[in-house]
Amino acid sequence: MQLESILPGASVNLPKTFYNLSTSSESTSNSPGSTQIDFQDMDRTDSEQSSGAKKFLSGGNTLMDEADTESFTGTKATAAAAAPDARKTSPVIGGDDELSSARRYNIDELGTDRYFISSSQPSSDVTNPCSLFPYGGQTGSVYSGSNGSRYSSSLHYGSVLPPAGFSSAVCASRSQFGSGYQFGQGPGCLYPSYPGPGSSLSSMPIPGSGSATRAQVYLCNRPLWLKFHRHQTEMIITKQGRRMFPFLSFNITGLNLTAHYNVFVEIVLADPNHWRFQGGKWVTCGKADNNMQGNKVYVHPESPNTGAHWMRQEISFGKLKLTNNKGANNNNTQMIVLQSLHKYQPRLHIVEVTEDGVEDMSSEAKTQTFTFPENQFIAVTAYQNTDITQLKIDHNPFAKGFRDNYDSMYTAPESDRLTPSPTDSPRSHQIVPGARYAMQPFFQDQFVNNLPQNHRFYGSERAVPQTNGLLSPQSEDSASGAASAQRWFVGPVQQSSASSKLDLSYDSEYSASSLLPYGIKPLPLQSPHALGYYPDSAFASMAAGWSSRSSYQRKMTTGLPWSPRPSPPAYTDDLLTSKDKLQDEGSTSAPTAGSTAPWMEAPPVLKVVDSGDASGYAMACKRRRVSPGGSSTDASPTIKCEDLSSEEYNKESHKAMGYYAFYTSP
DNA sequence: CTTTTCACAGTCGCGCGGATGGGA
DNA sequence: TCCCATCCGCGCGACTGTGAAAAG
Repeated sequence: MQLESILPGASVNLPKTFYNLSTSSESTSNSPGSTQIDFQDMDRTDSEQSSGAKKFLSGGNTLMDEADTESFTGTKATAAAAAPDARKTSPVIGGDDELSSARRYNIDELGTDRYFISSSQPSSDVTNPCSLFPYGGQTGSVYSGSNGSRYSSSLHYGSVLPPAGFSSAVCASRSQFGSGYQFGQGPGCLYPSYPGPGSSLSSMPIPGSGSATRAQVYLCNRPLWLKFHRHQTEMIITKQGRRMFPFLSFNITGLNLTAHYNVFVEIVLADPNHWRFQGGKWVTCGKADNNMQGNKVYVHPESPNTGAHWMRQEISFGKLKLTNNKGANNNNTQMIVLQSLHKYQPRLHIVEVTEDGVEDMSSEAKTQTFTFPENQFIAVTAYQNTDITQLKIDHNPFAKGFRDNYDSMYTAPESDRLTPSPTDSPRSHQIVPGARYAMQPFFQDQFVNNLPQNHRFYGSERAVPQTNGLLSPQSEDSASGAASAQRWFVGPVQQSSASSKLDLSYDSEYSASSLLPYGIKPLPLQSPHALGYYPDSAFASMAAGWSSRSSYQRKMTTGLPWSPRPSPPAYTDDLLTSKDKLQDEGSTSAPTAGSTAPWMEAPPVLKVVDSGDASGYAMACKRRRVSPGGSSTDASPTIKCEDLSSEEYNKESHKAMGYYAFYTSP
């Protein structure tokens, strides 16, 4: 199939023949020009990981420079010291014999510090809100069934690249999954993503040099992905197509500025199992259907485009839709066809092409594949785990209508809030009372609950003035010095791009607005930045709201109470990831949730539900999970935590409800 | 009993068109 | 008075999870 066929506007349906490549061929033959990079070895211990990471960082295929390496180790130490119990306290879904499940949570426990972003890197890198892609992990495994849905077989390169060569890692060793199932990568398949002298911007290819380079991919909104991943992410699939949430969003570096690339996402089976939600957890149930037909690829609408373009801003796949309708893709919308109750792994492909969109065969290493294990999800037609449902409701702006406690959540004093929603976790200060009207779009979805925590909206606390709007200078550089302020305002990629068109990146703009008191009109947001869940509208409307909706200003001045908080330190990325992890794990003091009841953390003592009452639990677990504010307790009469006092319930409900399933072992 | 489908209500952004105000 | 820009309200469509019904 010609590559043009997957370009925007063209059908991405693939001939059936491309799906029938044999597993063996697919998993063993490798294109010399292809690169597949996955995160693996996630089961390794911290020390092993650190070692592996260091090993990965050093040697012939150095991924980071020495400074980066040092920072990496330092980051790890920080993270490990801050959250020493992360592993043992993390929930586990499924039995130990469930490879994928166990691995999944190892990812959660270890992933944060592994996604190292060097604080010593140029500020541009430091500010990157995304997860630094390269690290020595293991769970990037992708089930390579007979169906193939691997890039090589499912995509269009059958006529261009050697069959199966595209998708396979360069390593020869393959781990087996079950009988006859092969992962695309094994522990030994770690492929240095960047053989150059470093991964920082300094190592960017010279424009027009034409030399093939190894790209680095940062998973943006990774904290949000991790949140979902802890509970085993579920993605709704419908006949008409359902958007992913969280959606895939990446930052890419290391591309040739002038070369043209196609960027697309492929979603492949993550394991050979059919899954079902039973007893409050996901368990395997038979073999997966490998013969599922349908499109598995979503080409970014801006493909093809130059490396400079891809590196200029985040690459968002927010409009990617998932469907179970094999006859989908008849319209203009690209949809990926999945099968319910199967586990999938999204993968990002970057393929260098000629200017007219045809793959450039002039040199090797034109194709690169990136896999983030936390992007794994189980496709469902209806949510099974209420924790996932609640996370979706609390994070997805389109589900705002289901936030029963929406009002109190945003307007009530923290002390009066009845809402220990996920966003009310220690990090929930991103949602600041009073910001509801002023910056509502910013404090939602991935903006709110992800970016702020990590980087971009870390400034959310600053963005919403603590004291009548004017940002305390202390907040800017109290922790990390003057450089920190800039780090928060300018994304690494944008900054690095000489031709950056993001003069007003949303970072900087938002920061600018954060410096303004309420009612002061900020600069209009014009960035086409793809950071937001709905980047096209959120910022524009926000700007419009600020500029024109006086009612918002009036509402803002009603003196909605909130507790002034000290401005957060300017985190470096490594610190942020640690911070994020800590907060997620509830290791930090939480002014709202209480030091003993962080939302995301729950000690095993929370085991309340009788483990033997699996069906009862399942019922409770599947019941609608109303946001625990207001009448939520009434709506959840059978939840075990109902006996808690209101306050206790508010503190405990989420974690309890969320973790009952995970601590049912005797 | 499990899984899928569908209608529904809620939120939001966008576009359209009328109202308003300033300048020529 | 006319033209233009801006503001504002309204309706529509997109999108979400819910919950009941249908299907297997």
